[in-house]
Amino acid sequence: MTEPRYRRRKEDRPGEITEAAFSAFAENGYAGTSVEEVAKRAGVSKGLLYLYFKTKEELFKAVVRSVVVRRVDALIDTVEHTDLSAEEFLRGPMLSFMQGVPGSRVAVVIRLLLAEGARHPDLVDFYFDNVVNKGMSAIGQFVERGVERGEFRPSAVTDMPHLFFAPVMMSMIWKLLFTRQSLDTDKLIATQMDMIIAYIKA
Amino acid sequence: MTEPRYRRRKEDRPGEITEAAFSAFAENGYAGTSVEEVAKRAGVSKGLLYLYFKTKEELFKAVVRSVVVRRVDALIDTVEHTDLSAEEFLRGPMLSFMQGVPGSRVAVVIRLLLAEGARHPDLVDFYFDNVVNKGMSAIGQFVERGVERGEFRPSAVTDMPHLFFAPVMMSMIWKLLFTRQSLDTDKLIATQMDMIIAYIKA
DNA sequence: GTACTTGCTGACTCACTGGTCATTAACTAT
DNA sequence: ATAGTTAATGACCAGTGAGTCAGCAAGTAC
Repeated sequence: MTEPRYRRRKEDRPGEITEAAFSAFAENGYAGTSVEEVAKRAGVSKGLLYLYFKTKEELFKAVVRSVVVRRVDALIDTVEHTDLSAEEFLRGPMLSFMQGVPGSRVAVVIRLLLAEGARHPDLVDFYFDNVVNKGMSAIGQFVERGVERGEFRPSAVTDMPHLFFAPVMMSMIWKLLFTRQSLDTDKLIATQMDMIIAYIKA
Repeated sequence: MTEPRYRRRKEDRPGEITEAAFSAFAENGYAGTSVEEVAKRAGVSKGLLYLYFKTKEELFKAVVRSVVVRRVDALIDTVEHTDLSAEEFLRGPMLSFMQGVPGSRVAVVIRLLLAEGARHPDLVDFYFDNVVNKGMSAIGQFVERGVERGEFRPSAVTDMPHLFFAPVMMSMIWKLLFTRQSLDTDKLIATQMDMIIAYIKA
């Protein structure tokens, strides 16, 4: 009448393993994390892990993909269906979205990509297509719409949506690297937003 | 009368080794580079390398330090001795400096720090104190001086010199990750500069 | 209960790499 | 020349970690 030593839970394993891998990678980086460690965190044997993921690299890719999903899509959706004015939208939902990024999992993924990206070009491409490109062009279009409606004047910002995200990047890196030196990232991002709006307002 | 198999060049070795290490780390990251590989690139045996650097970690630190030197100090010096107006300085020397960063070795170091920084907190501190902090406070003071002289109005930018570097960070990351998708980083940085000046001008 | 399928385990292999050290040979002093 | 010093070598060791696989036991069908 003893408890079985393990349960068979085919469905849940992959998710649990990528979850464990994410937290391990986040703490110790890709190279600094052993597959054994991931297995331990997932409460699973190393052998099982290799049943679901062919190699450690494959696992890495799965982790990155699992984080990418839907975050950007949600934003794009909001962009397309909002009835706010351009300025209201930028100062409202857009700003909150941006302020949320540095503390999110995306930041961790960026770090992993920076560290290991050179050896995983397909992954980088995947990330670029599904996150960066989508996001940038969505904002670009949005700003352009603002121009058409006469809210904004034409400017270099239209083809440089990157400027919106520059402080987000800054904040991410800062938080990842200089954990001891605090930085008011919300304020940083908000100030940039204020500045951009002042700059492009018609 | 055969050529000697090696020369004794005590003076040059450390520099050559850190140089080799930099290029190897830049290509394959810290964890992805074996000491043997570094030795090979430096045209030296592994044993010799360990004569000059106690451990691989020590070598890593030496590499980071070798890159950090003087870049920021030069900027600070210019800040202090320039007779340009604040705006002229920002649009001139400051802008060129910033535009130069993304293509420089500093970018590589940032990448290395991001990847390995968690396990080298003292290195991160070193970098923070000698580069980031110095740079930020120098610019902060400079902007403040502009305010005192009546060139600029007081604003959030005064205590957020980070905003100047946000597009620099963005450019660095972009260049490191998305080598295929080109981005006009000079324009990005220049636009930010233009925007900031417009924002803080009295 | 019994036979069968398969999710799961963990001990094992093997390649690699950080670090050591006994030995060698390039230089130096006399 | 010769002896002494030390920069430099490379074979070696020990630890580690990615990936394998023979066997086990949880679930299933009858």
